[in-house]
Amino acid sequence: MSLKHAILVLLETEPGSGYDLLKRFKERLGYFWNASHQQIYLQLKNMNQAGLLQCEQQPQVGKPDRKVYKITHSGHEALLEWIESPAKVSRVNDALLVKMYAGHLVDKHIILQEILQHKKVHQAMLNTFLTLEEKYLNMEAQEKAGYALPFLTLRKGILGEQAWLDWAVEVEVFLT
Amino acid sequence: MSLKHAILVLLETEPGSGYDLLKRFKERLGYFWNASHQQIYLQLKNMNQAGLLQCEQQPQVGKPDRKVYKITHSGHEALLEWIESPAKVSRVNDALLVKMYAGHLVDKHIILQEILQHKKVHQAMLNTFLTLEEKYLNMEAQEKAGYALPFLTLRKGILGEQAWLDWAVEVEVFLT
DNA sequence: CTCCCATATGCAAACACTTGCATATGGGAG
DNA sequence: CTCCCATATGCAAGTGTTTGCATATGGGAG
Repeated sequence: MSLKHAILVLLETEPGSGYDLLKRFKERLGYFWNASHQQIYLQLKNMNQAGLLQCEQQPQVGKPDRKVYKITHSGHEALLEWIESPAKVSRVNDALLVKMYAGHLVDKHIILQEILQHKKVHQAMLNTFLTLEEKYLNMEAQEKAGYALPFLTLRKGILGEQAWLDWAVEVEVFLT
Repeated sequence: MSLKHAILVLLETEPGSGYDLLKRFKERLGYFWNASHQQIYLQLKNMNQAGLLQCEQQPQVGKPDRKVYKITHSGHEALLEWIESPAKVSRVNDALLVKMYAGHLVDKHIILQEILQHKKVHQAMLNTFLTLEEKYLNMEAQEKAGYALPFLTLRKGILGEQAWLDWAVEVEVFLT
């Protein structure tokens, strides 16, 4: 039930269309919340019907109308209520580890190759995060203060990816 | 589509009932794959129909019959095919981080309290993993060799939880 | 001139997962 | 004596997510 709340978070600071949200998910919540455009558009429709959002249609030429959503009072209340009520510890479902568990069934180079592929992705994410971190650390004190909490989520991404890469080293040592 | 494959992994070494699998999930794959009993029973039924598993009914007194499933040749092939084909990088959907991102909307003690609650769970998991690690490290060389790959998945759990707890320290420093 | 990408939205079907309910017994704690 | 836990299985309804399809234009690369 949290895509709804993630959307409320992203619309809380400024209104936006489904497409805008798609970009904001990639840029801001990408590491800890994933959403496809189909999911977002459907959710926006439902949330509009439920009165959490308001929609303003902006006609455009040659393209479908841009539907700009903004959060309503009711939406804001729902967001606060959600933040204040406890969340479950997020569960992990990681197919790669299931494979590794049963890796004895295949040649170990198959597992190693897959680890190396995944490592590339994790290394790329870490690099993105480190760039963002540097940007934050170079901000002036006042601007910095406004991004303190997003920065903490970025730190989660950095520590998580570093742990992943440390683990990959252990795996490589064992499999080569 | 991986619950199916996780079940194949757990049945590959020895047959078992739905209830057995539930326990095996908790003991062995718990950190990286979660499954409820409803999901497992349904999946076993479907996989039996699809010919990946064979079922033998053991009558019992006072309890429902135990249905013991074992992997078929076709199931074994499906498992190998899955292990050999690349898996996507698993996506993270972490509500706690979405909350933290928007934490400025509420009193910071609310966020801090929630972090402390989650920390308990992660600390408990880490302790469980460290106990299992010690058990592994005390095994004799021969037995050790047989558990090398499961041990690597355990290491993933340990490094992951340690990173989580390191992050929690940063959050606490900031929020107090 | 064509192909791909960004912009911009959406439906429908299938698959996956959660939540609530339902049944039935034996054993231990309080 | 009652309540909870472990054993043992399952259906049904709802919620959430993925995958495939559909449309339409402008701009840049080759």
